[in-house]
Amino acid sequence: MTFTQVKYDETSDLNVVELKNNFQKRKILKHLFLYGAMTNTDLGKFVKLSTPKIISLLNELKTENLVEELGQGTSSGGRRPNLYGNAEDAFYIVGISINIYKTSVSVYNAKNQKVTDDQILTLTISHGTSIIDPIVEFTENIIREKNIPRDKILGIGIEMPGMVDSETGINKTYMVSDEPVAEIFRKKFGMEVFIENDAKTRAFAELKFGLAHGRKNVLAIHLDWGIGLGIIVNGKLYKGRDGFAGEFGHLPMVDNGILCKCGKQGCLETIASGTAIARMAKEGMKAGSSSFLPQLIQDDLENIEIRKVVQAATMGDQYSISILANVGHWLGKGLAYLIQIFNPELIILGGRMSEANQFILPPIQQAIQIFCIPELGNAMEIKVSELGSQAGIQGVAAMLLEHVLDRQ
Amino acid sequence: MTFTQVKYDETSDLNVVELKNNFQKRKILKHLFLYGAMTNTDLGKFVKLSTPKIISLLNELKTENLVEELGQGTSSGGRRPNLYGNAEDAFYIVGISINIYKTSVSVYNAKNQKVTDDQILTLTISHGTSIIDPIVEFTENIIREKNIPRDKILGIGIEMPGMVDSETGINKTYMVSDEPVAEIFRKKFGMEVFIENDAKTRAFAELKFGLAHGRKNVLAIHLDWGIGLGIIVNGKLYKGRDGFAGEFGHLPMVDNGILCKCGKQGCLETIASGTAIARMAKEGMKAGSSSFLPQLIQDDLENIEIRKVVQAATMGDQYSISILANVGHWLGKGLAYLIQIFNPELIILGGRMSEANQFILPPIQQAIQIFCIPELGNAMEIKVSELGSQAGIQGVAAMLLEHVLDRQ
DNA sequence: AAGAACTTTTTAAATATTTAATAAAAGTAT
DNA sequence: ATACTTTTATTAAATATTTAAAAAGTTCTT
Repeated sequence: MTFTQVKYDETSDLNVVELKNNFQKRKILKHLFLYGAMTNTDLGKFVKLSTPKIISLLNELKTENLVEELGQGTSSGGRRPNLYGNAEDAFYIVGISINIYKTSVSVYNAKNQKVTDDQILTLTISHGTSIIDPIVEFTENIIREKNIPRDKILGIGIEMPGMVDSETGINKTYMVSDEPVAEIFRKKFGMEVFIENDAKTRAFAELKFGLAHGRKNVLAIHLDWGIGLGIIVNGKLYKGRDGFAGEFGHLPMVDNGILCKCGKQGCLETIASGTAIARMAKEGMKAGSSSFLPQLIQDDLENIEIRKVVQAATMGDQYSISILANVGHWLGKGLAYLIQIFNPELIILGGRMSEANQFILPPIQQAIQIFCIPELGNAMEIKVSELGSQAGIQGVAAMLLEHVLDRQ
Repeated sequence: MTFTQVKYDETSDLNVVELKNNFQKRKILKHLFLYGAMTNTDLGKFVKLSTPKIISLLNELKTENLVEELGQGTSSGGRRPNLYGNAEDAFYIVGISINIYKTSVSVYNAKNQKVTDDQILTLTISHGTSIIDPIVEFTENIIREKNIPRDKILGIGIEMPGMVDSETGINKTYMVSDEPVAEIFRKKFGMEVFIENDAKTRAFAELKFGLAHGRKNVLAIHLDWGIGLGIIVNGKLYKGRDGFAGEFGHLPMVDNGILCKCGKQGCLETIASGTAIARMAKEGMKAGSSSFLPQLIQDDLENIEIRKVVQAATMGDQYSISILANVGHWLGKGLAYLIQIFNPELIILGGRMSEANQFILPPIQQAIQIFCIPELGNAMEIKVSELGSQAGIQGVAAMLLEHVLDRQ
């Protein structure tokens, strides 16, 4: 199934695409999207321009219906500043989050407000491209139902697991095809598409909206079925030569260990990921070691999931607790490597497994003490992400915005 | 022994210090120092200004005797461009390289030419500050003998091993004192002092003058008595929160391994550094395993050094070869960690141990194949540094220049 | 309630920088 | 050798941006 490509209506109102030759205005729109309504002075800190210049740019943006005046801010004894914000309908961004077992779609307006309800499609990602068409159709339906004007959509950002090169639009792990997967989406949607690895989009979300905001050197661990790492250095997301930086889950940790799906043995992911937890839980149940787990999963081994193990641990199940402690130990040892290499100020734990906090944080801390030079281990904090389930989709939407507005 | 602090003579000729309020001119001087004589157009690529503007800045610099016209460059069918370069005596930079067992001092002019002969002081670095005064005296003598005008010295850059925080001027490993070591030097010299860790200064030298020039994502390994790592990400040297990033030598590699001087067991440095080579060579000789080493060191175990082991290996000494192969294996495993985390385009091996290339490179490559995801291991090259023994001192001099000219 | 103090916005003048046009110098083709 | 093309340098005009001063709008103080 394909969709016709929509050309921009040349007689329509001014839209954000026409700003392509004005870097300063695009920068203002970007900051108003990311950080909400601001005063002239606040904007000056980002765009490094004088007050008269910014005002004149804002006035132009106002006449183009891209920016609105939103009343006045507070003052500590002086004239109150005007507040400026993006017009809701200045533009829209579509964010798609492809997970292993489900895909969700959200549309954001220029105020970074979600304009759609939770839209979830149950689909299992695979090596091939079979899930592309259902995702395109699902997304097009949402755009149509919500009456989002196509010519105001800046583009579509898609986060997904796997080894993603956002420059070439290729995922080496999933949705592999002769043509780059981003290009396939781009043709089907008839608009700009940007793909990125999920651990990186979440790190980016932390940088813009979360605990890493305003920080320079942060590591964001994404604990899900696999183990991902987003690296923030000098205040920017680091991608590496091909976009594959952060393969933390495949650090070799155990000599002659379990075979990993990457082909090597004893990767961190084989002993400290969601997948590893499920494996250990199954092994334990077969050996009769767990008292609560069998009930919680109704004796169906396929129901095993991180959440169930955490639930059993919370109920006091010794075996589940020991699984999580073990996972924490290995994660901590892995983090010790990262801390010594990066000397970060902050490590953020996010993803499904961060629900197991109370069980994995203490062994993580302990392993760091064992394996880290004290000057480095102590200079750093570990925090659990405060961004909710929308983190990935928010992150990839913001990345798309930068991708579109920053270029040239 | 102390030296009087010299105040800048307010009636002297214009000097570079007076450029503090002209960022553009400082940027031009910096580029002419780092990359030599250039045309107007070449400079435009760096400083992002129009031709008329650059010409006017260059003319100002010429009247201030900081820049000279150096004839004309070549053209492919048009008017020949003028070449501009720094005046030799526009400014000077002093570089000091403190190694474990010796310290060397060089003075560079504004053309990045060394204006001193090799000046080496045999001193062993220690936890205390006892070597500071001899170094200051030695350096002051050189400045005096070579008649370097003090008011034209931009400052003194000092590279040293250890955990160095260049922001605060503290070394946590050597020359520890209540007052930051950089501050002590600054007071004694009466001029700007900048200190940095040796692995980082060498990585910086590679970035500006060596194999990493123009590259974005490079790791520079410094193999000496210890193992250092300089990280270049997004085309910039990465230092981490406190400047301690790159503690590669203290990654835990062997469970319950040999005690490291950092207090932990089984660090990479205990099995793959110059110190480790010396230890293994001694052990082997005590056990009678080496046939050539004893002759080469004249039966004095204290003479053991990387170079001797390499020499024995070159002569065919089996035991020495096996030591180096072992070192290569562990280094390769360590590099596999780094490759998966950074997805670098290039790894540069430098330092004393890179003389052992032919013996350590093959096992390094092999270990990378074993421990790395192929997409990452294959996308990257390993090269041996082509910068000579001056690398560190050139790097720290260039860092001082940036430190002084970039600020504000 | 009036004025002082403070902050932001507006305006106008001053400055900085670029663009575009022209001139100059060199190489290439006829 | 002369004309043409290419590249760089110079100049002048146009544009962009900032600075500084004035005006406007709030809060605080008395």
